[in-house]
Amino acid sequence: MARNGSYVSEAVIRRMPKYYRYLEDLEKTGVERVSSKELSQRMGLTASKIRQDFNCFGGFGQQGYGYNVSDLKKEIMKILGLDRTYNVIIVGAGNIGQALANYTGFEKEGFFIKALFDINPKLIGISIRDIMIYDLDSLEDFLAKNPIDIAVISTPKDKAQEVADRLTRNGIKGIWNFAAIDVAVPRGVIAENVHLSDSLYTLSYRIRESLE
Amino acid sequence: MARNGSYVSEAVIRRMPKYYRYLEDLEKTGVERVSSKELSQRMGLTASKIRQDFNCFGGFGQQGYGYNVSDLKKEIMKILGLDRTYNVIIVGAGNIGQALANYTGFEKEGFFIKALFDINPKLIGISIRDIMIYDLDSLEDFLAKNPIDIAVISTPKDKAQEVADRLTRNGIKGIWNFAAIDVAVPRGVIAENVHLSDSLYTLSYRIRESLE
DNA sequence: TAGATTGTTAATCGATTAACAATC
DNA sequence: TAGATTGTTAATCGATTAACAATC
Repeated sequence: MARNGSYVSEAVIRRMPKYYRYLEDLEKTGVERVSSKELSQRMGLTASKIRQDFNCFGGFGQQGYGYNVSDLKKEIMKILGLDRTYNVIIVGAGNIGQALANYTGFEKEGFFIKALFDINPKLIGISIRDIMIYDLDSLEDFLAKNPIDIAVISTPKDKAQEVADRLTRNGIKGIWNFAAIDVAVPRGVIAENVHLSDSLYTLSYRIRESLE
Repeated sequence: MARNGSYVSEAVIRRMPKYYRYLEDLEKTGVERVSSKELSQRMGLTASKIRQDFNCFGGFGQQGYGYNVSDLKKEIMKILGLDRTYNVIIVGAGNIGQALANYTGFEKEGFFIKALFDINPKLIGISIRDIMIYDLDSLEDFLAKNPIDIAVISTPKDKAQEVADRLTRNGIKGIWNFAAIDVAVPRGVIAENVHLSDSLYTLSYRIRESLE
């Protein structure tokens, strides 16, 4: 997807979802075209950076005109892999697992939650928005019978790596991890670690800093 | 807190919570001392970077010995502002708001949730782990009577900026925002934007990339 | 003391910014 | 055409890495 097979830096990748958000907003408010300068002012980036970022993937603009909002949005959608659907399971039906299962927003972007798994007998058998909570023991069986693209890990910290191992052994290629540990995965598997507490501690760092 | 009043880069700040996590693990498993080299192998960073990072804040190590795990952990705790407590409110008692309220882990680090706020009459008046859900109309009144340090925004996207404005007008200095929008705050107020969907889209980006 | 490992300076690398020719 | 704005190259800046003297 990168312009030639050339390397795209982490920093650029992390900015793509942000572009997507702003372009969606622009499209929703009926804006047809946007220049890198206008976008830079809205987003708090430099126009130069924006043009460089887009040109990692291709020339989406037009000299003298700028970028067509909905075309550019579609391109970024493709870049982010949002032009297809993903089947998702959630391992750990606690607070975060349930919250994610209840949230309907990800479906709009093609992420469909197919099952939850837990070890708690009180949870096994009930369902959230028609998504069944299964016994974790049946994980391997389920994965053998259903094509799943992404697994969310929302277990306690000390179970996360073990779960990740079971997932990758059974063919899962993408892990979205909410446990407070960096899960190790074999080559070819992608793990995105969320680390909510890291985010909170960055906030407390800045609050302390601002009080100095 | 930085070594002299000198600037500490975003990249360094974002790594501090990660150090904190690894040091906590080391301490828990009874490890007394660690060298930058050992830590680098565990964490997947270079030893050089680790030493540079720590030296942004002070000389915590000892030549020929390394770092004392629990001393270093305590120093990073201070750096992150975790040597005090924070009173927290959550605005938006939906999926994420409730999940955060139910989660007890943040209390161990000194973050105490004092109240939730919502506009849904079905939620107002009930409580989660003894934390009451109040009518959003009473937000200003509550803030006038209670010293609150941090507000979580877990409202729908289109209400987030308005809520942020109300919060900052009433003295809130730290905002932990889960809505899919970058909230704008006045100078002197810290906003940490979580953007879960950005994280998910980064994952789908990498999955697509790995399939090429 | 000898060995180990930090703290820190210098070198390198990569990302960001600036500039401008190309072109719509 | 003239004006605007991209795509892209070159310059700058900052972060990372390497190296090593200081020192426990």
